[in-house]
Amino acid sequence: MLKLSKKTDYAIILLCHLGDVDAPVSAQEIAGNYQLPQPMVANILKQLGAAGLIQSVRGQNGGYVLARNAESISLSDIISVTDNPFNLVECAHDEELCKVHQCCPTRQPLVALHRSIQSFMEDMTLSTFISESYFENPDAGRTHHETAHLS
Amino acid sequence: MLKLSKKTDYAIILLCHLGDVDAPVSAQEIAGNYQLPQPMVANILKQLGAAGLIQSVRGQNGGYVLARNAESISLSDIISVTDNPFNLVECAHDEELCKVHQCCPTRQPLVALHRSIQSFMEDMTLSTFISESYFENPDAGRTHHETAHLS
DNA sequence: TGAAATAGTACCAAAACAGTACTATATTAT
DNA sequence: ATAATATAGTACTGTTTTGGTACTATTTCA
Repeated sequence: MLKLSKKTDYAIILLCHLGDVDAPVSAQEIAGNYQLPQPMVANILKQLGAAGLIQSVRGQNGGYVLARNAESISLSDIISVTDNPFNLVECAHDEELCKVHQCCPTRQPLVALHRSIQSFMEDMTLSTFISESYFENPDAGRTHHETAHLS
Repeated sequence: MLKLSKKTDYAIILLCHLGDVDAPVSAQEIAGNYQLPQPMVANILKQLGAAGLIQSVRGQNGGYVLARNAESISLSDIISVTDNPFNLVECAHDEELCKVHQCCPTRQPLVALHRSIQSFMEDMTLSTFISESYFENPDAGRTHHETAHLS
């Protein structure tokens, strides 16, 4: 199904939270804050840490902070960690995976769609999420992104 | 996993084929032509028929033809039949589904992304696929394709 | 030393996916 | 008439993915 996984969904929430705070934030704190399952949150944070999107501080009073600034963490980066790297169709990244690319009626337009979505997800960064969040700024962003174009 | 299902992939191929031919084409014929599993093809055609995208002709020499012209069948239509209607995030259609919608930092920008992809998929019609594949494969009179395996 | 935190896995149940099978019905060629 | 070929409808199954849990080890600080 063409749907964001819960892991990705959660990851964006976690990262947005970290982007709003300076001190390290623990898995427990975030899970409690958004009423998400704590072990799930912990695992996602571990993955994000292993991927280098966030930095961990171990020990009591430890937690996580963003490893880079929010502008440089794209939705594409996040999805690559929590799902696999985005691939609308397998042959989008390697034409040779499609043994019949000479006569495949779907490849050309689907790869075009793939690239459009991909570039949109690269442009959409954590700071996009933070600045457009309903809680922070109820009316921001809507027109900006509806006028943004996939092509 | 943010990927097209095989059913959708197959459906596009089937519909493209029907868009190229006037006489009814049987499930067996298409399955043989693209070397796709016949029961799978048959089931997808049944679904597409039930959804009104194609019309069936029963009995010997029967098969399927497009129910509408290729310009009016969008990728969005197809996905709605073979997957569920596109929903990047659940709350895109119903805000109440989001248990943290009061302070959800993801809804606004994700819904914007959803709408962009949605409108792109509505603009991409069967005739887009057919004309672009013709561009890549001008040998339109062919009667045999190798196995297609996009997603 | 103990509490609180991350690190790294391994595990499990439920859902979705990909594909098959079976019965019933309609049409047509012979 | 009837056999052959086709769709209609639906139920079934094995495999993979998803969503979530659990456990052990390690680090840090009070």
